[in-house]
Amino acid sequence: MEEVRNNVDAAEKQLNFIEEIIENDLASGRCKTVLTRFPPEPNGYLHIGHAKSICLNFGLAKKYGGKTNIRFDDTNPTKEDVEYVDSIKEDVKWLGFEWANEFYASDYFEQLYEWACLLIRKGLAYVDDQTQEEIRAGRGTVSTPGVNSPYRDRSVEENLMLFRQMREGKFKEGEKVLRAKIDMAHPNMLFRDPLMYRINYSRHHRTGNKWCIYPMYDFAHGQCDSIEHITHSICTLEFDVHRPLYDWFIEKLEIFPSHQYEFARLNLTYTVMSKRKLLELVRNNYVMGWDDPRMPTICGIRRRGYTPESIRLFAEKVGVAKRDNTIDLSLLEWCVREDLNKRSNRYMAVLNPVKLVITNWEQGKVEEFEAPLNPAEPDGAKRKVPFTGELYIEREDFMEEPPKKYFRLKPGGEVRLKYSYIIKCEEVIKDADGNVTEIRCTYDPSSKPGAGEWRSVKGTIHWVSIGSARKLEVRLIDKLFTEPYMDSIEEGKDYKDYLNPDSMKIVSAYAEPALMEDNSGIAVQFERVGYFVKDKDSTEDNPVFNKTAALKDTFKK
RNA sequence: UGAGAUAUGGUGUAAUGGUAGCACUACAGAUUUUGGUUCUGUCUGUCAAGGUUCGAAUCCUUGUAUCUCAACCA
Repeated sequence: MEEVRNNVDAAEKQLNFIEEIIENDLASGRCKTVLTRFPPEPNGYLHIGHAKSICLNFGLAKKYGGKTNIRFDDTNPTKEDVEYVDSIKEDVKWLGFEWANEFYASDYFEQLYEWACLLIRKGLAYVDDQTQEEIRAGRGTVSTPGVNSPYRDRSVEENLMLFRQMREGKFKEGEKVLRAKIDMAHPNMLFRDPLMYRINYSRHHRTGNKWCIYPMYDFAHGQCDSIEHITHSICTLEFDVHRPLYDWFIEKLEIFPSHQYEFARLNLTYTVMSKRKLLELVRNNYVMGWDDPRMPTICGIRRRGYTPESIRLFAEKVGVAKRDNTIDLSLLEWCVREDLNKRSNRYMAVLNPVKLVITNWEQGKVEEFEAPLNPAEPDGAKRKVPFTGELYIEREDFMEEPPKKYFRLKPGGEVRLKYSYIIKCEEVIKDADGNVTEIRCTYDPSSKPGAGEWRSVKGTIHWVSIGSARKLEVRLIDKLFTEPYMDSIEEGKDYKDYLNPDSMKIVSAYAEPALMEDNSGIAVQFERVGYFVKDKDSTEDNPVFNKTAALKDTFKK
């Protein structure tokens, strides 16, 4: 007991590097409270990688008594849509988090415009007439410096006027941009006069046609953080090189000093995480949609039967650090089993049936057994399981020529039918091709549960009574890809060459009738098979179940 | 080849000059009306080479490897 508590204490003391920063900031008085933000661009669906970021941002604020805003980074109208805004909000809520405020970068467009004018007046920004190609060429390369734009030395008045005309719609897209005036030879490419504004006449999902100039990420994100007084702006590693620029704008504008911190984004084996690739999977109909149960999207994972608790557990287990990582899919699977094992109701279902007849069973007799919905609570809720002389059992639970350590049914062998009698295999009937079509057994009446002395046999198998079985459509979900490290696939190969053809198999299955009355709202466990969840495509006549996770199979031949 | 970041078992993540720990995976055993769960145990690690020190994953030096940056994307 003492030891256990010490271990817990030790675990609680382990801070990730951002928690250390926060504790230092709180202790030194750099900030009094913690305010974080989750800042998605509404241009796609959230995935498990975002879930890590959500859990981090909201979790950190919660841990230190602070708050978290949700802010949509909607500075590029050509890619964004309200559809995505809605799905993102739904996903964050589903994960179990509440934001203090819902903001949009577009809420701040007027302020951002003013700040751009301020920078022009300070001689730190100018309107550039160069084409996109000229700007790119002028930027130089990582190892060679760029050259100044011929428009770099326009007067403040001219810049102010041109920028106002940009806003007024006097120019075509691409004709002019606003750039910060920094250093075209700077070793950090981002400092070679980064673009601040570009012209775009697309209709914005919130501001409509009010604006035709939009701030770039670098001229929006830090300032938005600053306006909201975000204390800890947490983002992924690839924004590392942006931090000096983030700080530069805040310094020149003399506004609230938010600080940016970077952590390594999540990668998962057998999975792709880029929005572009996920979109392609959807567009090419390799999957049924964004919420296909094979997708790493939050809505896909939800449809797959993963619980918010399991995702949060996963986020906690993967940790937070700055080194690139690829997490084993087995950790995610462990997390969902860990959660579901405690809470899910049990039912018996046979996915690959073979008929079993009990020859000494009285014709037409039906006996009903009671079984706990969750064996961890033997005194908890029960379900009724009807038993008759004609059953389905799993084809893999019978072997005519079994290996030595096979515990299940074999010719002349005995096995317990879960929650029911012990049976003995007497005869095997096969068709012309040698396939087993029926197994004939006798049952031991004295082995009835609850009646008389308990007799143990080595194997216990699940079953359903044919007369009362419910037919189901079951989707067996497996890895989307065959290759664990999708980020480093061979050159010349497309990631699509590694799609797993068996990622979703649809089979007919039979389940005990009580399954249809389950209203737990989470995935159920099919005993000895795995976790399954009722799909949204399900109807009364055609119940559809998706496989959430397999049970650990420790049987070795 | 410019700048920045990062290197701890198969995968992640701790240890901030003092016993390299934890989790997942794998393997072995015990328990079990699920070959599940639970419990116990085992295997495997400090990028390399020097240096400082009684003592280095940690500090110093020099290398090496990986990632990011040259969108009017975020």
